[in-house]
Amino acid sequence: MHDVPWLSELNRAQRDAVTHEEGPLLVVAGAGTGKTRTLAYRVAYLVATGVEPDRILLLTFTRRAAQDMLSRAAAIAARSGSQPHRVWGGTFHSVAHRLLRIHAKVVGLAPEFTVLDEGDAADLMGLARAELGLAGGERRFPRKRTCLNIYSRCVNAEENLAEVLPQHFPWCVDWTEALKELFRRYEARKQQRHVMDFDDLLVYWAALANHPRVGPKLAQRFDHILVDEYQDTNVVQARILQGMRRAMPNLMVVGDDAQSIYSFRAAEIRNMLDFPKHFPGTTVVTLEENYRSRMPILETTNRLIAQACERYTKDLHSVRGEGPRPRLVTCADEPAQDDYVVSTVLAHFEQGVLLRNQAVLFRASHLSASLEVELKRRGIPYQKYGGLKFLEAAHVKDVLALLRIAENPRDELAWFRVLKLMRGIGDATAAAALNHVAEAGYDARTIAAFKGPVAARETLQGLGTLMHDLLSSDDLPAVQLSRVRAFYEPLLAGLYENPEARARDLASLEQIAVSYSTRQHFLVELQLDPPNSTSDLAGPPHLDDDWLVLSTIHSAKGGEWDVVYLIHSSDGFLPSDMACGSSEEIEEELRVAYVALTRARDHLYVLWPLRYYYRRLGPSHRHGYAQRSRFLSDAVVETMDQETHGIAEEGLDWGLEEEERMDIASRMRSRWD
DNA sequence: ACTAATGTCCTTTTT
DNA sequence: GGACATTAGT
Repeated sequence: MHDVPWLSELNRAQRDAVTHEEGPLLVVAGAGTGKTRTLAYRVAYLVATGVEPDRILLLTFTRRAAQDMLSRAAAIAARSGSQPHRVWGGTFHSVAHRLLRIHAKVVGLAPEFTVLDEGDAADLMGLARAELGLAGGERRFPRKRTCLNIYSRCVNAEENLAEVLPQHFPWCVDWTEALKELFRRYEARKQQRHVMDFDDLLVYWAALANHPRVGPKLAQRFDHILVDEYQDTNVVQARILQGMRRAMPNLMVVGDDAQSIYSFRAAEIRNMLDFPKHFPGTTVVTLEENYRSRMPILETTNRLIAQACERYTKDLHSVRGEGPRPRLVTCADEPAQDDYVVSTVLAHFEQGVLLRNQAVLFRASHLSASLEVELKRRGIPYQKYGGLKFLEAAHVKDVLALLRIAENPRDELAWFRVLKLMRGIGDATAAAALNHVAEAGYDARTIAAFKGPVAARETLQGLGTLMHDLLSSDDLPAVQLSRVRAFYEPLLAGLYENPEARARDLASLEQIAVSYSTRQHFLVELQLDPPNSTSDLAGPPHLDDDWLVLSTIHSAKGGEWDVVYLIHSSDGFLPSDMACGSSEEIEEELRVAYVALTRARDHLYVLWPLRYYYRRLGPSHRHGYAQRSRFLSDAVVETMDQETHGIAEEGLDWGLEEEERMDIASRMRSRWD
């Protein structure tokens, strides 16, 4: 072990992981046990012991996680005089992209390929679907999003369509042959048009890494590979690592099987459990001391996760000691829940807890809608993470499509989107226009000469001029974007409801563009690492700004807050009734709940509204009663303080009756499962 | 033949 | 509010 002074800041197990010398290392890190810290120190340690920073590869789940870890590593390493800048860090997808730009030729890619985000990929699927005439018929063909999900599951899990359909999409089994045809066409289309979807990035990297001649060279590029959130990687990612590590055994993966919540995206927990088999000679280090939550919170979360059938990590113990017990709050209805959250947030704020050290978590993005209205009404600033679809807003996609045409004029999706903005141009005319450009050797400028409908002539001219301007200079992306805006913003009023607000979005998009030096970079980064909160749009926030955090549980992974509120903890939302098809799915929902509760440091509030109002149902059924989440079993609730909010005495009895009814319901379910 | 407008059903989590 | 199918309108 090298003598580095700051090693004493770690506990025994963390130090073992950080100073591990050679060979594969699996770190099983429970929630709050200093996983990020361990990775950051590991990077710093490697650099301090003489490893070249650019020969270290750090793979994380989000780009933000990589940046956080690397800046922490930099701060640590600076104390012993080294600088770990130039470490390769990022998501599997962004690193794949970086490598594929370099090695495009080997895997038969056109160097100017563009990347499709999920929406684009679905649109391309829709295009192929329409071409094959799969729309009509007595039974409805699966929608384009479903088709893409099926495709993606096959690719990421490396399973055949014939296995995937019955298991995950049983209602689509009748379409097996048509789907095969569709996927063939989808893939051909991508190749013709020089575009890649997210899955391709991984698949091509895996191919590159396992190529007999190029693979070993690529592997030698890195002395050390470190992977965070290993429980949420899929089999393609595991194959990438195997290819990248054949003769080079230095690989460290960190994960927690109790926090595996991405199997819907084909994440494979076996990756982690079988790691020692895949990489012989693995050293296993387990981190069990929790530095985040106070003891009563851990008592609750330990009992919660104890309900899991499959479990490998042990109970966590807190080094932070006693504190208040978590509170289970039964609210009369959603407004009561909002009211409780807002007043409790303010009460903690009065006692000195900043808003940004408090977070409201929920299972699905739309579940915060009513709370958001209430926060706006009471003038409380907030940032919402997850579920935000800035890049999916129509006007943003329009503008990016214009840039993408300039980047890759074969990108038919971009063309279609732009052309159909114009009056009098629909599918047929757009196809004709695209054909016109194709015949001119894909010179985007020739669109000006296309004889479209009279109503669109002028705009087509303008588009031609715009393309001329974009292609004949090498302006910075921000300048190009301002040209695009000059062309596009006049069209806004005729296209959408609130043109002013949309124009403001585009102005902030231009702000984002300022930090990029090439158009390609800007486009790709935006797709692979989209801004995931509204704050990312307005640039770095002021130091004195403070806001409440709202987040989906999935986006909250890795985060921690002094005070955490989990709202809508009722059956149907947590577990989501969309995910109650199999016992595996329900078990994953339990882990989702576990991730939510383990985010809390000092105070934890679990809330659920007793009564929901439904707008859709007729006048006779304007509301329905919810049941407490099945995960909040008696054993779990024993560890919490219970209270009610906005419920009259007779309402309390209702709550008890509902609990009894829940038991009957689950007994019924067990007959079918 | 093609585009634009209307109607109906569904709505998880994300690189 | 979006996806998709159907119908009305040019």
